[in-house]
Amino acid sequence: MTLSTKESIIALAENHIQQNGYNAFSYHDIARQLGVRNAAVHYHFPKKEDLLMAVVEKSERHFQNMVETSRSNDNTYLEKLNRFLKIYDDNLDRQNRVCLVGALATDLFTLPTHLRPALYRLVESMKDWLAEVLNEARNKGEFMFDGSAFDRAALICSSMAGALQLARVLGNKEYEAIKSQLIKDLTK
Amino acid sequence: MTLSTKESIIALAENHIQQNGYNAFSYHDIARQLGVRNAAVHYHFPKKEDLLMAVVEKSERHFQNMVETSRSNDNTYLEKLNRFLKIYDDNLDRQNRVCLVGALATDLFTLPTHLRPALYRLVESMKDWLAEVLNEARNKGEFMFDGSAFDRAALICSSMAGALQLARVLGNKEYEAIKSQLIKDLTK
DNA sequence: TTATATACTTACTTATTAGTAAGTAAATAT
DNA sequence: ATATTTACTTACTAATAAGTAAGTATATAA
Repeated sequence: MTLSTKESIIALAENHIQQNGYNAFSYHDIARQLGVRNAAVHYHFPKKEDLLMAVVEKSERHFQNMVETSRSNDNTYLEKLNRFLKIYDDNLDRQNRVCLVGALATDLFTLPTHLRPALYRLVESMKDWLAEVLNEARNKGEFMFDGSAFDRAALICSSMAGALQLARVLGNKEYEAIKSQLIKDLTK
Repeated sequence: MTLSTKESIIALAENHIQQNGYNAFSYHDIARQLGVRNAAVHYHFPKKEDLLMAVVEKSERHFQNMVETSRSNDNTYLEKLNRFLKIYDDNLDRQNRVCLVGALATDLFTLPTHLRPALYRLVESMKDWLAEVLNEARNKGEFMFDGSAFDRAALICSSMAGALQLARVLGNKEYEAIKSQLIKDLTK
């Protein structure tokens, strides 16, 4: 699985954004890590916002891949939930990355406005999928919770985003504690 | 309540950090808003990290004030909880600021390392106070929840931090939904 | 074989950044 | 009355930022 230069640039940018935010990396950083010159990055992504859009689109594809994998592999709703939460686990494991949505939400007002619809679509699709899982799981008696499935999905998304951030300050044990509380609230 | 130049600088920096992050504002931005020159800001805070430290310290004082006010005014644990949550409400009302901890956690690895202990102290003191409230409330039968009060406190802190971020993308209704789910989980 | 598209390079511009040095006017202390 | 501290100013530096223009080597297409 060797990446093209273009794919490598996207992967490096994604990493920078989730490590330090959109405003804390430069084309020079990417170029240095890749062993090319500044202008090579501009060749593939003329403006920084083009690169950002590519990162968001990659994340959309990544999430849709998870959805497909879950559809064809997971039998229980807990398995589906855990596959969703694994996205956050993977970020934690990769040097305490925060989730893309959390990182970009903090920087949101500094981003070109035409990026917001893409980010909105990403968050909505995550929330919608999770709400559907929660709703069906409750109907089948596998999960239990009060209130709407959409609100519960929003709570889980925001808790996990916040947990990755809190883990940076208080340590990874805090992340595990939050995650297990969330699951406990659904299954007990 | 007219602020000194120094206090104004701190307030403006706090606002910038919670609006756009630490790496998206400059001394020039502050100076322009204040109607002074760049070097005037450096006079009060020689390095940017000095200004950041002052912002964190202000937040520590602000939280301690809330604790004192709560101690002498709130009779129920729900009142204490709501006073805590009001900190987040106030950020939402101020042009969708995210919480300071959430903003700085995202930028954490770009900050001077000596700032981390101060941030750690702030988060710990918030979590500890909230855990104590939750624990006593559960002992008195006012709240109900599973697991340790510390883990539940961590969940609430991360959920609220995440809720402010999600609200930027999905709208403020989402924030209210998340918050009421959190309260419902404690009181039902 | 020749033309063209791809994937870069070197070299540059313009803007912005944090930070400093030296000067000044006004308030305060001696 | 004089000295000193406070709160700035102007004027600057060195570094870094995004972005562009023009050139080049290689692969591909006509």
